[in-house]
Amino acid sequence: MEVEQRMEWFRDRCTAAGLPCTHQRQVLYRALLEATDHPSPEALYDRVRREIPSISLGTVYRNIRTFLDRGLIGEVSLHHGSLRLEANNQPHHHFVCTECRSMFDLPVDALPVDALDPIPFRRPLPPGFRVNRFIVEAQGLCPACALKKN
Amino acid sequence: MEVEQRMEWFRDRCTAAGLPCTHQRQVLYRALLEATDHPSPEALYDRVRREIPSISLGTVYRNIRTFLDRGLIGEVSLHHGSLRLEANNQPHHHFVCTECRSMFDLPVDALPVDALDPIPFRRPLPPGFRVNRFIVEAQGLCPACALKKN
DNA sequence: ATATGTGCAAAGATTTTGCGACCCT
DNA sequence: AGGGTCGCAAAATCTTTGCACATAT
Repeated sequence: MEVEQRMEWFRDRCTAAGLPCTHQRQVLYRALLEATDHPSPEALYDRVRREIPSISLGTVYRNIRTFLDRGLIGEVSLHHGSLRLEANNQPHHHFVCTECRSMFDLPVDALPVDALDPIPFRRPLPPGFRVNRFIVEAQGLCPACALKKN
Repeated sequence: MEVEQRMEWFRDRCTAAGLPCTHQRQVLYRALLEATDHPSPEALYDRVRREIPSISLGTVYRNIRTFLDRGLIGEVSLHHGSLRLEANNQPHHHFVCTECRSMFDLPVDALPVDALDPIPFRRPLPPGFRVNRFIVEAQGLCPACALKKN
């Protein structure tokens, strides 16, 4: 089973990193593997609690951070921390620095993809979805962070 | 001046919406217009306080919400509220519902844009930037929200 | 004049952290 | 046995909200 293979990979990565492979960590990771949506820490807590009723929210947060820091899981948005605003109401794309999380607008014509011109789907979306626009986010390093990392 | 035109547009929109065009609101909006980054509420507060030292953080937040709700400004990420996680470490794209903010993975081959194959820039980025990958976010309505809105 | 906004401070929500007991290796 | 983790609760952050006074139209 796919999930079991990835659990094994997870255990190997823990061992390699010197992380004790606790029951809580394994249940947390499996819950994330099996999630089809993109759960918040609270949602993950609810799911994991069905299996470990005594687990604490603190443990969930602590392990999420551990997993994120070691690249075992990913966060969908790089800007969950606080609201980020813009007055620019023209369709445009963004560059986001994965290091310092700074953001810059990309000139509208920087990419051959216009937020107003739908990108054609190669496969139809499941029925019921309605797509209004496409936002492209270029992720990388800003000049300051690129220098620091050589 | 471009900024002055947009300030006029802003004042018109306020009047049309029956929103008193207070000094605080104008200074806030102008600060957003003049920002080249994408400031957080706190960062905006710092800038605005240089002009209105007595302004309160509560007013900043309250007006940000007012502006957002009326579409006068935009938020860069739809997921500032809480962390959203995924164990899927394959490059892929996302569908995000602008209404309920639910998220779904798009099949890797749904779009003719591969996160690993760089989208060619039509214009070069300013020097110093290093781009590692492109994430496409399809924004729209999920089936449940599409139904509610007809 | 009246409805709405503002400043202040308290409450709510989300995330992190200190501490003693406990578990993995 | 020993270092790291867990559960608990308190603290730190980020955002919203109630209230009395001030402001915009």
